[in-house]
Amino acid sequence: MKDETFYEKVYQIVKKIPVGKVTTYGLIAEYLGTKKSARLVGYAMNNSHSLQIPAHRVVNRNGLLTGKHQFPIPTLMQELLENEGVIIKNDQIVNFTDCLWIPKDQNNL
DNA sequence: AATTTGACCGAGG
DNA sequence: TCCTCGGCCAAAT
Repeated sequence: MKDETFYEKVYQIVKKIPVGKVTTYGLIAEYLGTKKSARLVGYAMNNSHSLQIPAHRVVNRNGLLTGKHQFPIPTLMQELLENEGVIIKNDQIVNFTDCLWIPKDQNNL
C-alpha cells in the first residue's frame, strides 16, 4: 500500500465519508498534509470516474456542487445527496455545516 | 525534461 | 461587502 499516489490517498478518504455527510477538498488536502493542494484533490476526483467512490459527497468550501458538471448527469450529484438527506438549493448545500464531515473524525469512529 | 492544467483556497482592493 | 488575482502541488502530454 506504499505505492499509493496522491490520487489513491484521496480516494481512500472519500470512500470513508459516511452516508449523509459531505466534506470539502480543502479538508481532504489538509488531512493529507498538503493544505495548499486542494486543487490536486479536485484533479484526483476527475479520475475517480473509474473507481467506486462517493465523489458526490465532495464539495468545495462554499458547499457548492462545483463538480456536478463532471458527473454523467449534472443533476445526479444533487439527486444523490438529497437522497442521503442532504438539503441542496440552487446547487448549494443548505445545511452544509450540519452535514459537514471532517476526515479527522474517521479516527474517532 | 519542461509546460500546462485542474471538481480549490485565501488574501487584497 | 463584493469582486479580482495569485499561489500551490501533482499528474498528464
